[in-house]
Amino acid sequence: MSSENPKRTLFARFAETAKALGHGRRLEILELLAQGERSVEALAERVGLSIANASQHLRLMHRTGLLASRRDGKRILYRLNDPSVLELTAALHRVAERNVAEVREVIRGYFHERDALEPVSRKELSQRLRDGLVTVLDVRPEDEYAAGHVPKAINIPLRELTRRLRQIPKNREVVAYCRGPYCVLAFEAVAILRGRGFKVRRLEDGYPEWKAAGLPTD
Amino acid sequence: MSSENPKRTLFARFAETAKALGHGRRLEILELLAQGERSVEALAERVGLSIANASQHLRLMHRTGLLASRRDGKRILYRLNDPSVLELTAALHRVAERNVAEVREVIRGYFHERDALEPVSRKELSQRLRDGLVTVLDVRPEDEYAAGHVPKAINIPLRELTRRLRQIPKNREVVAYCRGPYCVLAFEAVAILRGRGFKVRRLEDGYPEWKAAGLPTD
DNA sequence: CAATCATTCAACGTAATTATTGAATGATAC
DNA sequence: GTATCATTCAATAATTACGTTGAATGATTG
Repeated sequence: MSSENPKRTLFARFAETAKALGHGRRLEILELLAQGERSVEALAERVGLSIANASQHLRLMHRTGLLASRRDGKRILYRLNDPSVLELTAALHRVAERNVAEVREVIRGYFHERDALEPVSRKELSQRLRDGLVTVLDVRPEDEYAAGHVPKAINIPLRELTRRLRQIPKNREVVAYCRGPYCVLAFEAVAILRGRGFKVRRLEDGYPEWKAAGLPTD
Repeated sequence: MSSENPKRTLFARFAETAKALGHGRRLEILELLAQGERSVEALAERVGLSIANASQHLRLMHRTGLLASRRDGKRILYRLNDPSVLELTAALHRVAERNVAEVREVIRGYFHERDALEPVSRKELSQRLRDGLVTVLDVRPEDEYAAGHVPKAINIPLRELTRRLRQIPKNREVVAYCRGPYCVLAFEAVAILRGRGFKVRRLEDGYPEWKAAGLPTD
């Protein structure tokens, strides 16, 4: 298969890896796997794919270097192969945000309008955490919280938020986060909680970026 | 076209940009454009595509945010849209180098065997340039040299190298470079010159990375 | 203003990608 | 050792991507 021209061979392999990123649902799977490893069935359910179809996508990303997998009992758990995969998706996001008109519009029109106040930077949050001045709220589903979260964060999945308001202190500042820059859970949590009088802001990006920055996790 | 779900819309656009990277010849075009802007015809000739086919690839990369273009006389010159595009291709290379077995093999087997000695880092070269202790040799084609090069570098395209050996001083150290980490021109130049008794090493990566690092250019 | 020329478009056949379906693995668990 | 279950494979049909050909565009140049 490998041509006599080594550069052609390399670029053909690079192209295969890039192609593996070239599908919206696969990018959603990568966002989920950035939270932690997951089974085929769990990914299929959360992304809205049939199990066979999800398995196809996963094996393709496995072949091209994006994912690794291991067996745990009867399930097979997939995970991001390497921190460099997270850097690659981040670089892709940056290019599109800067250079694709529709992306800029959606981000301005949808994500920014929902967060008039400045998001909290990772650095600021990690300082305030040390001082114990802030409540951190993780609004991802329980299993993602269980796979790792910001220290001392409390987990209230967005769907349960209105039912569990009493668990959130009203007198302290709250910082909510979820999966990453394009995850809407934290945006919606901020909107809901502000409507009920809470003092709440959103963390920039999400848990994978927190972890990738080398900050402590539980 | 944009769905009611903003995240799906975003990820669909991200996927289109990723797909634009998913073709070996397009990656070669991006490597050439990292040297500087070029016309459709020049790119087609150098990559070995028909003009119509090259135009298709270029327009696709333009649509998806990778390229920009401008008119100059009767030609249209394409260029990388943004430094973030270079970061994206670099991130792609990193993922494949770390996680794709065949890529690791080709790099070890072909690129490393040809350069037993350590390559010169950008920092080291820029220091030695200040001291005037080193001759820098640019072995890319003339037009790429003309679009920008390392300060004081002399340009001898690889094909002319054996004919123009007398232009290279024998008593000083020579550092050769070309387009980037997968460009074989500098490797071959080092091999040829060492065979003739020159004291020559290779610069890490190539001109685009030198420029992207903020180092001076002519 | 007509001719030129680089680039783009349109149409075509071929190949690759995608989602679905149902069967086949193959390791676990009883 | 057999049944179970999550995952993968194989085959299909629909869609999309690819390269070639030849015509069209459209700005420049004389």
